[in-house]
Amino acid sequence: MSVRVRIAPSPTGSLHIGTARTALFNWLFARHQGGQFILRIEDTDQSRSRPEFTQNILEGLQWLGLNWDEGPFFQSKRLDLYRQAIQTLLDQGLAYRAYDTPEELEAMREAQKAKNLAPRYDNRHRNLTPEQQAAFEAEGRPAVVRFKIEDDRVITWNDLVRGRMTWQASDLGGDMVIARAATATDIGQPLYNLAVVVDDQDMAITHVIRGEDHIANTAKQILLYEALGAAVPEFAHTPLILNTAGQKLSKRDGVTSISDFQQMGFTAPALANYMTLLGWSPPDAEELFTLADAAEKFSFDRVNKAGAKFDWDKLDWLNSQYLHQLSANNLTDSLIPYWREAKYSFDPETDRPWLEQLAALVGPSLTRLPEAVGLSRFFFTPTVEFSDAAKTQVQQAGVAEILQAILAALKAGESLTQADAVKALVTQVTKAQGVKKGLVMRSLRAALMGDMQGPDLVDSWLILHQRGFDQTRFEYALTLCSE
RNA sequence: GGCGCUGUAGGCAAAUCGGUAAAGCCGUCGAUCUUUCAAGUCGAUGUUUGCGGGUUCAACUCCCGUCGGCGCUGCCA
Repeated sequence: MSVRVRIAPSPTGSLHIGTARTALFNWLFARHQGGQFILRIEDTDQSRSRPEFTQNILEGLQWLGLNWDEGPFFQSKRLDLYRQAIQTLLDQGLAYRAYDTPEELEAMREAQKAKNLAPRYDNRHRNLTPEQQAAFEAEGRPAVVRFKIEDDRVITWNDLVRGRMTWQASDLGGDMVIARAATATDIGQPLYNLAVVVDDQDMAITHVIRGEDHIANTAKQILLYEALGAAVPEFAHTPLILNTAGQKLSKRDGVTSISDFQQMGFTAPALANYMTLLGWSPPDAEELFTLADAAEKFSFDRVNKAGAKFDWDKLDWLNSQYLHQLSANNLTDSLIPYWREAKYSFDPETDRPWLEQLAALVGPSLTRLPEAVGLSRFFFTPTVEFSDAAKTQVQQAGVAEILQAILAALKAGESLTQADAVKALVTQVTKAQGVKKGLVMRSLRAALMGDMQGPDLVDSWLILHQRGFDQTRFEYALTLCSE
């Protein structure tokens, strides 16, 4: 039987990195096995689900390159299916209606807590007499549907990541609610655990791959599979992604949704690469890989059991590796939106070659895309602010003469289209002025960039020259020399 | 409180059936290259596998205990 896996996000927020990592492992496993990867939106909780979150989730998965083979399916459109299943359980006596009010349940838990007992439903409405039921109905009390959990059951499964797992049914908290409250003749909104099982069965899911925070649900769900007469799939519980403090990464930690990472200037391949490393290690030592590469090597016996702490340094390093590899062409495409947003003046069409040179110049210094804004700022403007260090440099003895000589050459029509031409000019001026080359270079840097550090000087000059900005900079620098 | 999972250097981690440890990567530090910064290259740095017992010729790997971390414990998913 071919492998069928799914990612089942709930649209109650934007695509969380934990969900995305789960999606990623599902995807990797599916691709490795030549199976199907299915997308299902779990929006049974109508009050918390939002279409814009669904949109965000879909876009995030696509951006990361996690293409799905079927779906998206929406649970909200499959409610009848769940209700049928619930009805069947009811008919078979495997589930029953419970009329407890929230207040009664609360009181029950308080009492248990006071006695230092684990809070659990005490199954008090499991064996109601027809008279008792009628009485509750006459009172107008709504009923939830509870699925019977026999305390003496022991649930075990062979987890693909964790090995043999055992769970005592008595630790599951009593008979579980599978449908929200509704009038006693109706079936209320189906709940998560029930819907998941019905869907996974209906969609013929063979492997349920999800975060370890679902381990307890797995025990409950296995009971439901059995009650519904369905084949129990394989399970794989992946480690959680932890924050620096070692807790499950949550919204409170700030940046956690994929769109946030995208906005911060991480590239999709780098993020995906990093997420793969969170809990999985490649059989070889190669840590830079594409999703396709990882899919070839992926297996659950190399998935770690302990939670993985999120490491910004390593993500940054990985992202920089990807950025450095990018061709000038691709990098330019990625950078144009940022330059635009910074309101730099350029024409993406006619300035294209110039922009690509700039991208190539700035690229090796980038860790995240937005850094290009600051790094390339002064290439877009005729003049530039001088730092104190640059000012001091320009005011050193002999610098004015050097700049004069260069400016004269430029005005004489010196054409700087090649690095060689720039170097030749520098050498020529150095000799003519009888100074050290270092002095010339540092002065040029100060005059052209208004700062003592930055990208390669020769290339920077060539780029500025094309816009005629070198002359304006030299002229301005000369006014500072005598200040 | 209960139940479950988990614990290898600052972080991610490797180490087929127990075989005598910390591969690799990030970080940090240094050197080198260079007109500067970054990148690159080269090198250095960190350990007795949470702790204590036990089994064994041999334990990170098995057993017991203990401590810590996390997760779950909802008419959320």
